[in-house]
Amino acid sequence: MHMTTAATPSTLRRLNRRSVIQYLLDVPAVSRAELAKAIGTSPVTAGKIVDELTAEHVLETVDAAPETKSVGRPGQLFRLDATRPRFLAVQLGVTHTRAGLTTLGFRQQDTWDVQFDTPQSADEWAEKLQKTAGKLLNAKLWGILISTPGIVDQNAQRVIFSPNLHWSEKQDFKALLRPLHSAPAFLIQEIQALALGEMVSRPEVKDFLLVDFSHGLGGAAVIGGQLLKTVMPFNCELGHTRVLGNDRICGCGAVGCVETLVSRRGLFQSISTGRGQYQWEKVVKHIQDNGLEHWLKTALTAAADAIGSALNVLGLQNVTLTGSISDLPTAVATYLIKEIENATLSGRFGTVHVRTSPRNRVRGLIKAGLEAIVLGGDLRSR
Amino acid sequence: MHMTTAATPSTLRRLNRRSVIQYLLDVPAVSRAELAKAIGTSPVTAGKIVDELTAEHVLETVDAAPETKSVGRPGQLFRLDATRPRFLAVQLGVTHTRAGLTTLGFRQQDTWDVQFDTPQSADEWAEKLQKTAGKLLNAKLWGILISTPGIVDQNAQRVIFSPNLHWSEKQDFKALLRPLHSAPAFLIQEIQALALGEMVSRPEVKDFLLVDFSHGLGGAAVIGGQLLKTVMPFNCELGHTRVLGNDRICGCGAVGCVETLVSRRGLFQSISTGRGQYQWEKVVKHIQDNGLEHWLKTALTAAADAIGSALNVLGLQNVTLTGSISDLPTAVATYLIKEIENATLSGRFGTVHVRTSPRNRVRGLIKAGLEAIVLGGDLRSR
DNA sequence: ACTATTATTAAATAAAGTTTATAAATGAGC
DNA sequence: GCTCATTTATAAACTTTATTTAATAATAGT
Repeated sequence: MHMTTAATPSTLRRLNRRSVIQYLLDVPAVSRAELAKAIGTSPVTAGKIVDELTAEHVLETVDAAPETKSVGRPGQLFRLDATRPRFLAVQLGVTHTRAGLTTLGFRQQDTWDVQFDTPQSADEWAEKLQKTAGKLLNAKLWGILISTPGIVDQNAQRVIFSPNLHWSEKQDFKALLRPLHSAPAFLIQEIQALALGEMVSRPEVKDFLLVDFSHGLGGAAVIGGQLLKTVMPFNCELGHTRVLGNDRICGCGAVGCVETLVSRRGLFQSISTGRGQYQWEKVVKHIQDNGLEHWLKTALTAAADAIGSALNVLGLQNVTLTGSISDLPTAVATYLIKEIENATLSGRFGTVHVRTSPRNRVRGLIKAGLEAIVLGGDLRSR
Repeated sequence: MHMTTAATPSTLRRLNRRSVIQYLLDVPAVSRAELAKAIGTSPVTAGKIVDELTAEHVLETVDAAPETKSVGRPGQLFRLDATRPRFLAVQLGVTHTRAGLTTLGFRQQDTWDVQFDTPQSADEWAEKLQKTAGKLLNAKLWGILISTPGIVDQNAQRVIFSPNLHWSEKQDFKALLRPLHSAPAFLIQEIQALALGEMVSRPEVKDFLLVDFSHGLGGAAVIGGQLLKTVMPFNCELGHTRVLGNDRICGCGAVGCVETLVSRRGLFQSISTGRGQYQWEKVVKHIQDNGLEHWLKTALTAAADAIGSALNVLGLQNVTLTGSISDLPTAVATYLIKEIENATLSGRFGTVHVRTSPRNRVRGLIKAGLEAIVLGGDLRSR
């Protein structure tokens, strides 16, 4: 009956603890009794798990009274701890890196404490991160969560391939960041983090494809409330679908990838008749001024085909678009959405819903971090 | 300590029982001790589960001695019961229907006891099935497993859409077959059954896309040893990818689907300059005589593109081709395989493996049946 | 016949769940 | 303000299932 420091709970308990945490990722706060119904255990068990997780500071009590005006004893509400910083969330971006402390219960839009230009080598990067974010770290942190672009092998915790950030390939980030903090570092593929973020910010939608426009064109699928995890180090590779008649050379080494048309630099290349340094603002300005020119329509249609074929294969009807497409005039997204609807056959048996949405990278990282660190390991008999 | 008739085991026990059954779907026979290592429980627990399942006649002992020549007491081997017929496996095909009794431990190639032409209505079908297979049924059966083409909603146990077998749409097969037998009927989408069959006959391959050529072009993906189950009533829709320049009308209502080129009837249409009744044998003969004509190459390339894009999206590198492609000269499959390898980008990070394989429909149905009936329900806390 | 090895069974123990009963907190009705 | 119904929380007893440990059984090789 004494406080065990770190006794691994049995499989069944782990399963139930996971249910609790996942439920609380979706819902702001919950009472023991409500939780019991939600996860399908007896109130006693639910109560015990809540007590355990509260003792571990994974949950915390909510002072505010429950909002529902009903008879009976009101339940004590609990939520994921939103007081103690537990993770350092890091966005390793192609052009810049951001980092910020975050709690388990964070429910806002992305915020970052520090930012710097991403340097050209791993050591410089670690050093800059140390210099800027080092003072944020404290002994209570549970992990450093790194969102990275490219093709990531989540099992091996390695970046396999990253055309825009070659130095990250094969890096051992855990070792690289060990000097910063004793807490373990975790790599999470950027688009997958965004998909997880979309999951927690729209828990009612259990099946969707997230498509992010940025330096590439990435996708990640959520099916039945589960992120689709392929064993090969790809997710839903959308960016490298070949487009007929496109002879641009892609960072991946191939020719004609759709990514070379709709990525930020791809769009810039399309508008820049003269020379001129890459500037995303110029792209935005040009499209604002010139509207949907033919080249842009072609690029969007190609992207829509890639997305539509992914929808067909995965049997999905919901698409969330994030990233740089939101910077462009709404006519661009509107055109793309129409083209996606045309490109899929799902529409025959229902409606394809496409929407744009802000990125929820931090919340996605937290969800991944909770999975990896708090719940940990696979669930076998114990 | 007395024999409970049908007490539902707890979640943990269900989990472990499932591990045992799934292990024995992969492996012909196993001893208690070996099983304990395989499923990760103590030998005691593994032994108890084996005893339980044997008492329920899910497992049976194997008389033959273990083949391994090692010192020490050899273990008693167990396998899935291959003595008592437990399922009536039914293949509801577009042109004909087949049915046969099968045990849980069946490990051979597909065999069927009865066969008849699929009639034009549900009632006639049930009647014919009763007439031909009725005498096979006995009280000990656990279920009737029906493999159906088209788009199947496995949760609702309904065929949503079946262009070649319209009468099956919306049918309540459970009710339709109630007069035949008290055991429950289960619908399993045909391609998914084949994918499950491929899983059990090649347990070492945990990730692949199964593509079946028949009256349509269907796909089903297995990722990490799990059949990909989409919530929308599609699986990997390959057949209805639109092909530029193809103006054939598809059974699905759209124009230009790749299925209209590579389905049996599609191929027939391509060779039949004159009129003439559809006959698959004529297609085979024509291609044997004329080899890879231009129209055929075009059709195969279109199919390869659809398959390749599915591989990209799903991050798969293994493809198994089944069905009518095996009837054609090997040059056809060879050409298709080469085209698939060209169409995917997975090849960049490894090799794409494509192979043809005979269908394992019955074993796939058994695997699905075991999941649905013996293991049953979802695994929540109990 | 003896030994080493592996397999199985039995008993004791621990973990985690459920059911049942009771206590606590609140709104509603009087 | 008091009582009652309703809901939530917790305590106690019991059940299921797994584990550990020890004892026993079976076999191959010496």
